[in-house]
Amino acid sequence: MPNAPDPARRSERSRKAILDATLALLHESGYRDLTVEAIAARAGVGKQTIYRWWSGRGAVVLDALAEQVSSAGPPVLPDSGDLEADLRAVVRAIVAELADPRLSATTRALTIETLSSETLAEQVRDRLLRPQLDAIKTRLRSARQAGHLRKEADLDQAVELLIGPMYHRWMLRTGPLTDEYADGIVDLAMAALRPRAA
Amino acid sequence: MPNAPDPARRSERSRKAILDATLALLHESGYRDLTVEAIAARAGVGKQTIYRWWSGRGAVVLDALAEQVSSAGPPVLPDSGDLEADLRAVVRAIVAELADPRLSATTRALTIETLSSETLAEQVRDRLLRPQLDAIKTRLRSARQAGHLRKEADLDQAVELLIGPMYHRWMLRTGPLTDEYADGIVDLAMAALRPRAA
Amino acid sequence: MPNAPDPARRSERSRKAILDATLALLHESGYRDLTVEAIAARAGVGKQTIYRWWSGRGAVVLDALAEQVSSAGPPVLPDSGDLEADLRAVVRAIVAELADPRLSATTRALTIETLSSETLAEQVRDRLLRPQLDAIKTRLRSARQAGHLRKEADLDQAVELLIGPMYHRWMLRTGPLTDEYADGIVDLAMAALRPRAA
Amino acid sequence: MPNAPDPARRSERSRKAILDATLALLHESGYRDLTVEAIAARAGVGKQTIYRWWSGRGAVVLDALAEQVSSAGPPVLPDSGDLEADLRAVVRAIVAELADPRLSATTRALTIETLSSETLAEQVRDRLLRPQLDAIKTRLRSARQAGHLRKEADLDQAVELLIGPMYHRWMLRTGPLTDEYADGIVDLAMAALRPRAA
DNA sequence: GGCTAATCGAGACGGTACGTCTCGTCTTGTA
DNA sequence: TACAAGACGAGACGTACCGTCTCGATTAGCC
Repeated sequence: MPNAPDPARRSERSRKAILDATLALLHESGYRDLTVEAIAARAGVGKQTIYRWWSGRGAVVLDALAEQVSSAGPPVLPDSGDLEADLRAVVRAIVAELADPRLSATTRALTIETLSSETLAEQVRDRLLRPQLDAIKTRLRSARQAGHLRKEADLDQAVELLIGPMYHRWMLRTGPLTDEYADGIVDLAMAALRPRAA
Repeated sequence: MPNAPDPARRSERSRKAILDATLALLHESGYRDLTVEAIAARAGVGKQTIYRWWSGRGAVVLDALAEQVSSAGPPVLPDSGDLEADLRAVVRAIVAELADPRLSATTRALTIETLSSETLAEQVRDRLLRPQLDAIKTRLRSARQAGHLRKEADLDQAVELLIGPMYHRWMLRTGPLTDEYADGIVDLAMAALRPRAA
Repeated sequence: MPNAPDPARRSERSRKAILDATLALLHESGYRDLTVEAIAARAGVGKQTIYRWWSGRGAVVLDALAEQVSSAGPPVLPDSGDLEADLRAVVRAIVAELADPRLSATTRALTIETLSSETLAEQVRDRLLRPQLDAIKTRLRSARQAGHLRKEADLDQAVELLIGPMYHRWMLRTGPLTDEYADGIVDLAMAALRPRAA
Repeated sequence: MPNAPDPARRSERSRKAILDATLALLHESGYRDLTVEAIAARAGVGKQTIYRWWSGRGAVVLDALAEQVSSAGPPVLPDSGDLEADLRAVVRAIVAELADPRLSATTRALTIETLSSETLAEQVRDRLLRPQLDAIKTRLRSARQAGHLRKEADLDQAVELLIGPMYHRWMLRTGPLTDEYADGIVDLAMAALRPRAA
């Protein structure tokens, strides 16, 4: 019988050490060279302690990143009243992160996990991405109420309209990831979403 | 000296067997369980024969999929004169493919490769994706000339506007992939790209 | 400080359970599969309770067997006056035990311990084997006094002459372990030990 | 299918390295600390290469020792015509080896294997011990023909009479292992085996 | 049509990491 | 504080593949 371990007795110190080691190794050597063995060694932890609480490398990475994100508190977009300016800011920020090979390495890793495991995909979506998307969605909702967006606009689709093209270009390297590009996206999205009789 | 092998003496039978085995295994067990060893065994081929002609698993998969795609000939979009209808058709087709887990397994494999190796990413982009994107781009160019699109529209960005949101939703499973969704994308894109004083 | 545990507070119930479980597992699955973990589980005891009072598996097994043996009281050989007959009886009995795979499993276990740890070897020798050897020695001493053995015979060596060949054959399976074999040993030993001018 | 490996393609260099490493580690750290992992590392060999050709640690050790023994050629006892002197020499030699903790470590390892696995026991007996025992047996046979032994003496039993007590004393450390002890054994054995009307 | 050199199938090799197992210690309530 | 329970650090286990390296046994293109 592989009896389930008792979470109440879990060592917080080990949990912390494992997630810290994971992030450290991720930054130092990238996802490709990240092994469970290396994490255990770096964390000063037995491998079994990792396998006891996680299903594998992917799950550990997810938790490590989720912890990192959630420690920053829920993301909120500024609401200056000027929707276009606010979106420009956030889209420029995301594009900048994707353009930085160092920062986007993590995103790359996560995306691979997302494509490889359905369960991890859910987790990534809900714990890492959703908060960011929701922040944008909230800003758009307020804009819609203020009449800066068509009343009938589907906010989820609107968010994807902003985010999707960016990720696509990033993944396939089909073009530069610059501020100009970011602004272009916002222009297009605004053109699509602005009330018709502007 | 590891003298380069002589392509003239390459066994076409082995090349075929390897690519076929790769596609078969990809469909049967997915990308995760696809190993060079398994390909060799399935193809009735020595491992060295694979490493002699390809740099590794990724390269083989790429070739296998490229062969599959190119055998269908270059994709062309219909040009009925009605841009919106034509786009609806193609976007619906792509959405349908992504919604089918069997068909999208291939895309999944490719996307992983794209994320894993810069050199493979280039190949994937140029040999597999570009033709599809170019087909759409060509249709959009003809529409722009016909005055159905803003004169100043950036066609690359326009293509990404159509494609990006779809892939994003597919990867993250953030929503349903239906005809209605496809139509919604086209609506938004048209709203963004249509000449202002329509 | 790893303060020594207080034997006064030791749980007799646990001690008993551990030794019983050890014997039970030894009979059921053999020495190879006998782990401290299994003993603890079977005895309904924490592993620490074992390690608190014993140095490891070997020590527990030793204690378990010693308890088993000592509960039977000190062994005594019959003294019928006919030395050869008495020896035949005891040697046949030992040979029979060694021939039975079930019974000799325990001896096997002990012998391994003996070979693995000097301290355990001492214990095994003194607590388990010595009583048996001494019983034979006592019988031989009485025979020597009765003039049935050479006066100058070294009794320890005499005991080994009886016991050693048997164990050797048992360990190496170099021949059958039968009553005839037992009798042959006694014949040889008697030939060696009988007063010359018989 | 775990197809059997092809012995014809076996690397003699690896085989040698593995057996050498095994002997070296055995002498340095003893059987207890001997792991397959350590052997592989020391031999500069992949673990799989060990598992490909041997069933586990025991089998490797056996082969290593067998190689060591067989490289010395088949053992032959001198036949000076004086049986007692010849036996004294060989028994003293064996006792000396058992008395040396360094040399007897090997014997200890083998004996443990013998006790742990029936299949290994057979191998140990036939490949390592039998040659030694047979050498003694041969000497005894020639002595019997020369009339120095009882005609009806069972040679196997005679060999065990010489060897058994020694091993017993060695295993259980029930007494000193000295030349005097060796001579005592020979005396006893001769007394048992000499023709009656000597 | 025979020669010869490279490719082929096969698979053994030195490695790395896997995920599991067991060890002996440490930790956490309970009595 | 001894106990039952079991998580922990450690590290060996035996397996799966990696990419490289021999092996004969086909091939192919040049004589």
